[in-house]
Amino acid sequence: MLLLGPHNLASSGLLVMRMTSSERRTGADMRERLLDLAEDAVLAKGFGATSVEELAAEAGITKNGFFYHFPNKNALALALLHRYVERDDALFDDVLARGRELSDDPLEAFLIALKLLAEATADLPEKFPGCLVATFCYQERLFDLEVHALYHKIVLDWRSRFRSCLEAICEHYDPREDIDLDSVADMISTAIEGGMVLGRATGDSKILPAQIEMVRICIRMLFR
Amino acid sequence: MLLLGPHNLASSGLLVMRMTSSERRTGADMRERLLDLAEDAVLAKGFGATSVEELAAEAGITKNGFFYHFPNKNALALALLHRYVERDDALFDDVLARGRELSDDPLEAFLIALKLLAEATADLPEKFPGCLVATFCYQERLFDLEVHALYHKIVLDWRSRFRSCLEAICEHYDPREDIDLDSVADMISTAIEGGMVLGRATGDSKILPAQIEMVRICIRMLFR
DNA sequence: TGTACATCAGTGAACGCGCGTTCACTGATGTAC
DNA sequence: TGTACATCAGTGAACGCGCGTTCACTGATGTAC
Repeated sequence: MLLLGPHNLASSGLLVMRMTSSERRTGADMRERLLDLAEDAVLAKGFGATSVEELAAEAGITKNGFFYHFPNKNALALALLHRYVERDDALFDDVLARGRELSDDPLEAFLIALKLLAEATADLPEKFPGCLVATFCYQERLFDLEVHALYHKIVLDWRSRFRSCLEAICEHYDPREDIDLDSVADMISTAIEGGMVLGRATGDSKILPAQIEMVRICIRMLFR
Repeated sequence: MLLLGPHNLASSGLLVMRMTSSERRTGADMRERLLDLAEDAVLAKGFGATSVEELAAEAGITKNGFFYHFPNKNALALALLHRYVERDDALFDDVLARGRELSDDPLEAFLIALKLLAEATADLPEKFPGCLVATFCYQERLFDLEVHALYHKIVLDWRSRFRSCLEAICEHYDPREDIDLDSVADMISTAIEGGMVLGRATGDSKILPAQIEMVRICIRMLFR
């Protein structure tokens, strides 16, 4: 569930620029650049409407240069998703670890992590963050089984990640309502995915952080 | 926010079949049929990857027959969205009215409406319901200003619809937490949009109703 | 009732362009001996 | 240090196909008088 898109690692533009002038530009740089361009384009127009030719042109190589880096267009989709989930995992690991640093209580730690997540989405330089999993599953027909399996797994990983936090909370607190822990875990993913759709549709970048804040309030009410 | 897709009004397939054999088939029928086919295709592949030719072929006319019904492809997008919001409004009007019929208390009425909504999404014949607003705003570059303005308005209408229910509730109940009513209203849209993304990504049709049930629980906790 | 005309719901052919993919080739750099 | 070869990161031309859109035309039905 994204959040930072291609911009969070100070990659893309600037980094590549710097390398062309002084250091050597490797194949991995160009590949990364193609992925950056592809991610932006896919989130703005969809995978079907994003052409190999256009990505190559923007990267400054010919269309056939693209096929040196990816055997075909589906491989691009897979690579995009792999890179996406890595960054996403890193962000979640980050805020959850920070939460645990700041409180020994599992509930407080989780509430802090959600706060940090909301703040991270509020500070994004881009106006409309989007999630590759969301676009991809609204264009399922375009992809092969490997891609389907990957984004399926990604969503279940989100669930189990948040669920393990909730289980730790349950050892100290009884939930006020009779709830299914998987559904509570899914609420976080839902808030992010749904908040992104509403944010994009309205052009209001405050909706996503506000929705994350709402799940935070709900979880606090549920356990405290 | 969708829910029923092209299937809820017993339109598409069966109705058209019946008409070709006994009654007259009018232009409006074919137009509706094209919209049904387009909605399914767009939710499965995206707008950019859905071709006019393919829709016409599936409807049994030539590609140029399509252009009799729609001046161009963008007009198709607009018509899809207009039809969608009408059905969607009808569904929300329905469950909210039914809730008010079953209870005089605004909170109870709203909780009943959310329950009905969750049940309606659980009973869908299709496995993976999707929302046109969600696909469209993940492919914004493909559409003109008129389409952008429409889905922008749709989301704000959802908000004001739910907000007016919440305001009625606030006259009788004090919320337990200090919350922004717009954000609470957006939670319902968020749960539906997010629940659909998770449901589609995992292939689990129980996620969407479960997420609607979760907002219901949260709103109950908040006011009761 | 007959006829002229209008409208509806399309057909058929053609347009220029862009698509993903394949092929044979290349010039710069790295490595072995 | 020189040279042969390998690898990397592409280029350039060509492929067949499908795309959205336009044009002139048509056959069935509806309407006016």
